[in-house]
Amino acid sequence: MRVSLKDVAEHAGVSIKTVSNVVNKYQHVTPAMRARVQRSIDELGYRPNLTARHLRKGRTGIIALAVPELGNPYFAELAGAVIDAAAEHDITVLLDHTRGEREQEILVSQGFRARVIDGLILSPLELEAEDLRRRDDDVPLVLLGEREYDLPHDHIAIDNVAAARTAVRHLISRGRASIAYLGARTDSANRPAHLRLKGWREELTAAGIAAPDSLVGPVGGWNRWDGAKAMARMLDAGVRPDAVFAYNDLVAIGAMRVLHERGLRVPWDVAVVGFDDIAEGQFGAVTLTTISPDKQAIARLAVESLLRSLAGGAEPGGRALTARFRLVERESTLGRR
Amino acid sequence: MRVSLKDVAEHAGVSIKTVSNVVNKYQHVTPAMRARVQRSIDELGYRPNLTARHLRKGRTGIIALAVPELGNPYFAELAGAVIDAAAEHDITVLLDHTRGEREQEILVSQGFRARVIDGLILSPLELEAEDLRRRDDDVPLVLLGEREYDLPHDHIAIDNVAAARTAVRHLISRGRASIAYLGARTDSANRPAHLRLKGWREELTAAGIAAPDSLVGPVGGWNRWDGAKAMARMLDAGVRPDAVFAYNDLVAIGAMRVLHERGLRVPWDVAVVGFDDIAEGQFGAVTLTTISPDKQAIARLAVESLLRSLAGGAEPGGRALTARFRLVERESTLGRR
DNA sequence: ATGAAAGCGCTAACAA
DNA sequence: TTGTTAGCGCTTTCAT
Repeated sequence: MRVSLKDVAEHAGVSIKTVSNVVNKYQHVTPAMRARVQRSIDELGYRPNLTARHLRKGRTGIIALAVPELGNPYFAELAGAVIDAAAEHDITVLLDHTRGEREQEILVSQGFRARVIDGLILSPLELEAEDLRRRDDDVPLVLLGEREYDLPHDHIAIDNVAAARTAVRHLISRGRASIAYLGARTDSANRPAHLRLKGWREELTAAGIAAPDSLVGPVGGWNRWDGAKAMARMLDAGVRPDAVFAYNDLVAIGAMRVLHERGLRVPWDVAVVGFDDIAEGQFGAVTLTTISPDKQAIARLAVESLLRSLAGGAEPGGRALTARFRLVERESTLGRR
Repeated sequence: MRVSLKDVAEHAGVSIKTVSNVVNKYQHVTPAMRARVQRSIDELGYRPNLTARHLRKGRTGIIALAVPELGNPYFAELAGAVIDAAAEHDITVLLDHTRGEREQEILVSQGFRARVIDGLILSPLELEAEDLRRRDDDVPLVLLGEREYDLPHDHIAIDNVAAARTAVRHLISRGRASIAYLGARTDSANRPAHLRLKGWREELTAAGIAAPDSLVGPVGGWNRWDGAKAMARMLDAGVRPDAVFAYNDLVAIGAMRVLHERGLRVPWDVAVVGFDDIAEGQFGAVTLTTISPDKQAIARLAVESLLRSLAGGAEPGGRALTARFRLVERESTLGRR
């Protein structure tokens, strides 16, 4: 069995409390005593039992991060950022993925997957406001991403509409006139992709360019294959845009593959802009212009927001925190000035 | 404050033990009593405190997975697989990354980042056997990946030498004669990439093809940029292979980008084989032929191995468990039959 | 079938 | 400055 405070205390011939004081770096311990206890600690190889400490303190020092899919580099990179941000506060991160399924998201939000956490950062896709309203878990929750709920939980995102408009504006400035949006979800107005679609429409309208439905490509998901299928479907329908703004980089990459297969050259025939700035976009035959959200900022805001809830305890939250983004220009929108 | 067993017991007018029996689905409880207690549980919204349960049982139900970099899709995908495999056993996964730094790997192996775990799955890069030998942590440890240590910890990997030979054999069968290896680490013979380098050399030798050092490209890391730099360096040195076997897909993708920039066409001028089978390799202008390790199997073996150590307690382990791999042929090695 | 009570390892209030 | 003790919420003998 592992050595406990008691073992150390006996070994050093002092009380448990004294050992605890040394372990917790309590100020008022004589150097001699500290040294003596420390020797016993080293000798016995004592390591504090965090479970016990946490039971006592009511905190575990663990937060959970639940994202749709770790296979999506954006979320993987974001997870890395959250782990780092949490580490700065001596907090460890328990990672979970929901596959973007509503059921899974509900389970996670209820804490059924991990009931040992101080707080939860959730990036929902399908979750509905009612699911959250029904939630009877007192664990602080912070929401991430494009979905917006009118609920007492802090929410962190970039300004998706503004970002989408920036992307579309960039395409317009490059002389593109027929700009498609790839990644709409038609099933619900409240779904993600909604805001980016809105930004696309707004910017086109502002520029006096038509935004017909034929240029809106629906997808079944937000992975490379979905992007490929959506692009193929649009081309098969006889629609031939000279630019594509994709919901995210993965969709953009899938679309670029199909364009390549059809002999359409990026950026000459079709310019492409993605969203997320995943590392993958910096490589390939054609590097990808994209909207780059400040992932570090998002991670930091999320962790700090959670910490705030933990400390404050009382106030409900419900703040909307915004991280910055920028447009990163690469090869996929070069040329054809 | 949260409701505890005691609250429920008082509310239902029974003893704590009875409530505990109901919560834990103990057999010998009268249906009437069960219903009565259940009603109180529902009414008060009781949720068991896992920390307390774990303190009592000595287990937390959490294992940690530490990989070098979540930004590497291979590890992200593997992490997803581990989370799923663990979920089947009602175990949650705490994720950590080490950046492949020895110091971080030591810390993690010592459990300094997360001292609430039942077991640890570690994918080391720089960690040395002595670091592990010095480790004074009784938490079961399972090792993942190419590094091999002669230590009492289970180790899970694919047969890296055989996999590398398969890749090289494939290139030879495609008529390639000057096959480079990209991703050597020259600093130590024990480092990862060693086995794959060995397989490259063995297969070439077996086929009666020279394996000069000029065809071995050293890298500083195993990301896309490292691959790009290594490829550029080799070409700058006047070496012009007609095939490249890369340490992993990321290195291969970086190399392909440089080949593209230099006007060398893949696969016509240079064929490329990667390692890991990350989703990214299925897209891009040229899809990537690669060695595909069975990630699900690796994850399952790792989790089960850990569970075994937890149950058995006693026996030291030290088993070498091997998962399968297969060659996935894509465009990067097509043509030039 | 149900209850009483000890104790997992730790922290914190209080005492000395 | 150091020691004593109660108790965090739970499981688990041992009684009843």
